[in-house]
Amino acid sequence: MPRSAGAALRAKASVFAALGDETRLGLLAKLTNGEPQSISHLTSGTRLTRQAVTKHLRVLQGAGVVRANRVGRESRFALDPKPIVDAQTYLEHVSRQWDNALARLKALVEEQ
Amino acid sequence: MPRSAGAALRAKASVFAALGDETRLGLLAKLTNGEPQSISHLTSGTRLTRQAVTKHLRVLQGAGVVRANRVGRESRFALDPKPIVDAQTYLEHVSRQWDNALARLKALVEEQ
DNA sequence: GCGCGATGCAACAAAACGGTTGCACATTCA
DNA sequence: TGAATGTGCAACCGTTTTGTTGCATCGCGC
Repeated sequence: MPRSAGAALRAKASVFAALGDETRLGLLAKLTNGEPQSISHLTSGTRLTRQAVTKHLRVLQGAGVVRANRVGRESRFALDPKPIVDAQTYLEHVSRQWDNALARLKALVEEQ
Repeated sequence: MPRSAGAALRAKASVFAALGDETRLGLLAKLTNGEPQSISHLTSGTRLTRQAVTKHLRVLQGAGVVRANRVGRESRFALDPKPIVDAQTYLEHVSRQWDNALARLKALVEEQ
């Protein structure tokens, strides 16, 4: 079932917004090694409180970029590449549209 | 001269943050037709004030996604695809790293 | 059972965001 | 010149974000 255009735009925006923070980009980088990691482990190396990191992870999770899995007393976060690939595809689409538009404008000028 | 890693990360984050808003994604879409457009023109079609749109454009400009050019009494904004392509490349890099990591982990498991 | 390590939840504060309004200024054009 | 159009700047406001602290809870291992 296709989401409405507005909802799709909102989803894209939420993914970009989730990526629009240095701390969260850092967390993302840590998670690209494929291993699910606990909050405490992700907190080590930052200057932030565990709670602050938790909040950032919730943001990433809300955008679907990350998934949580409770194992024993710790909750492990792992990356979900799907929304990232979607975002990448969207940016590709934008730049391609831009190129096409420029080509059309160029042709329009030369034709006169 | 290469920027420090911190600065590079900050620049990426600012681009993603600029894209992390529905209104700004809408403005971006309007600008993909290649034509530089005035603030008033970009404002028409939205439910926002010209000032609100102006602020959004400044955010996009701050991230380098958009460039302004004053012509007569109006200032025309045009898209600059460079940071967008960079962001796309970065996302591609992230998902590729993820794939490689998964492949390594899989190989590690099967080898035992 | 106890202590420790990892979380979750709630309250709070400072700062950033997204928008609006009001006003001044520059340009265009009749 | 004067009206209308397009901007820029600044103040102000309510909401969201970012981060902290304190406390309660749950799971693990001795």
